[in-house]
Amino acid sequence: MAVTIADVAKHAGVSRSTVSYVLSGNRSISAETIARVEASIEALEFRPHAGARSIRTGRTGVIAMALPLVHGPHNQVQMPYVWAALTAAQEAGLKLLMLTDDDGATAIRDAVGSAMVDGVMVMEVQHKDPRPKLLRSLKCPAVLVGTPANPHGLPYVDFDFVASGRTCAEHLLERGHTHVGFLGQPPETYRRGLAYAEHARDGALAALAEEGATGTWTACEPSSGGVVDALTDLVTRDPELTGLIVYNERALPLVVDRLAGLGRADVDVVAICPDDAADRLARPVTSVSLPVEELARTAVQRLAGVINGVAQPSVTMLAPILKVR
Amino acid sequence: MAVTIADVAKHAGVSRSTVSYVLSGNRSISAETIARVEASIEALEFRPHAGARSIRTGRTGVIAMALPLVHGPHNQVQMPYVWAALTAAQEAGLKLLMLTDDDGATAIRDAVGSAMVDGVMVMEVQHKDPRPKLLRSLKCPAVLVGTPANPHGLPYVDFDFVASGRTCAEHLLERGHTHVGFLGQPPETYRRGLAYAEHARDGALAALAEEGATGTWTACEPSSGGVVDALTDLVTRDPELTGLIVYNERALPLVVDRLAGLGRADVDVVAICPDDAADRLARPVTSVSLPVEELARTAVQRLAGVINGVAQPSVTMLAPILKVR
DNA sequence: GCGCATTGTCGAATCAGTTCGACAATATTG
DNA sequence: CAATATTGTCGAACTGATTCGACAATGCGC
Repeated sequence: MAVTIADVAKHAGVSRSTVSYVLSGNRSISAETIARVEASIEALEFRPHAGARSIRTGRTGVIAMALPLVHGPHNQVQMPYVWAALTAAQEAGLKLLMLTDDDGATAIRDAVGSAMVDGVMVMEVQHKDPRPKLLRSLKCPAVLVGTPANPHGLPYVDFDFVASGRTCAEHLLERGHTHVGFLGQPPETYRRGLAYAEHARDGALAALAEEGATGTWTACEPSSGGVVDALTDLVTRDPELTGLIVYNERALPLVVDRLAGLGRADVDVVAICPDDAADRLARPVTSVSLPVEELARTAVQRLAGVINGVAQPSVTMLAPILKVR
Repeated sequence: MAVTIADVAKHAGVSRSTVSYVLSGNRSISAETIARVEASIEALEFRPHAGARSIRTGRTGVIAMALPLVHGPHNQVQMPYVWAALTAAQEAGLKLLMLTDDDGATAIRDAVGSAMVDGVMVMEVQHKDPRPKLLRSLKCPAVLVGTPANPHGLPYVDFDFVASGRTCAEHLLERGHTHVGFLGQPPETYRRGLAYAEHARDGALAALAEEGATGTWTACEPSSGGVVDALTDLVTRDPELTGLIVYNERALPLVVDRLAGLGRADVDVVAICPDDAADRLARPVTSVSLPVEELARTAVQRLAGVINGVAQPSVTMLAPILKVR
């Protein structure tokens, strides 16, 4: 059927092992033979059978990206991660297998158990997440994206959300604001206890408190109504409010719009959001952006490192980037 | 290292082949033996090595999802597809390998050539797309999502965008509107000649023209400024405009908001967008939704069919769903 | 109770690679 | 120039599964 290493060997007039050594470079081969074999490989369009190869080498060149099974609009957020991971994996010479955690473990256990993947990148790791433990027990190279309560010895990579909040607050403080609001994620997010949302908020509020400024916060649904409610809430509780930190990508355009509508275009807004979201607004806004691509790239590199047996830093917190607009 | 079929055989006191037959059911085995072998599999947590298996069966149980390499905000759109495909694949007992088309072919050629995947699902197929031809020549089971100029004998699945536009127009016509606007995708999309954008628009305009109604269209950037420009453009060109079709998910909230701001909340809006986008607005809006999940599920099922040698319909156009709000 | 068809199990071949040990054919050294 | 080291290649064993052919051990009819 498909062209095998035996076909190449015959075509080049050498043995199968020689072809293999040309491919892997694990033994010295004369330049002449190398050229002849490579020509045959080219001519026959030979590609080694991944399964056959993996059986001896124990390597597949595939890593898994384990996404938690979350339905609903929350989905939207994750595509940039997927993209970044995909390109990062490609650059590292790895293919990417997507897994969802139906019941929290089966998909991972299957893929790792049947040796389909060399390692697992666990996305959206929550505070109490069963997956780190599972991967530890499977003795499978793994990297966590997010901050778990107990990483079980697995390296993890995350944004420094505390620093993000802190950076926003410090920026506003520097500009002389002493009454600052924090408009956060939807209530649901805080209800689920997602650590990053709390970290960003607490970082901001802590920085404000340290300088004796007033910090007021609220959650916010990313809808017109939700934004109106949130803004009303904030200015009611702190009528002197002149600075606003927004950590809610979808609500951001509505916030900017609504502030203008309320005649409060003077309010100094800093957002925590991707660059393009802050750029695409009616009034561009200073923002702290989270280095999504760097996160994914770092995670992939860490994983590649673990797979190759190179010791990796156990924690990597990526600094936010302040972009003044 | 890992537990193999030989370990299971020894543990159960049978030969390797017997274990294999228990696994595959390809030969009758006594109930007693089956029970004993299954107990051993359970006890040892045996999972057959995917590579070793694929080498004999020629099957991997993995399908590839080939995404085109498009950077920038356009990304956002695709996550729902990924999710739907992921769950659909899981339901079909398949794993999903993600590929990007760096130079249009390498990734696909690699994955297929090295027998990592049983088939390929090609996403966002454009009018002139090199990938159908490539897959045809690789003789690899494949399904296209989107409508190519020449499918090269590969089955394809797509939304019926013409019908979507038409459905919107007909809905507004039924409600007595004779002056209808069409607010479409960003200019960039039309410039790139993406067929779906044109189909939706043309379907709407054709339906309007058939009934002698006035149809005016414009592209639209999904930003506050862009929306204002687009709306101004439309009402300038057709001052009697009372109905509006919006095919621009990201602009939609801004459009609804802005119409209210302009005192034109009376304008009858129909959107082409996912259900939740239309639902989450200040004023819920009647919409035609595209069955994203059904698309992905259908594509996966078609692909599974092709892989198993079952003849598949060559074209599947999924009907839009009108949801009156 | 004997021949015949079933049924259940096993040994061995096979798949497409990698890798170890052996062994010529050269190259280097004393 | 002989002894040793190096280089390049090959044959064979091995990886972890599947599957074919062989072959006992039963069940059945006569």
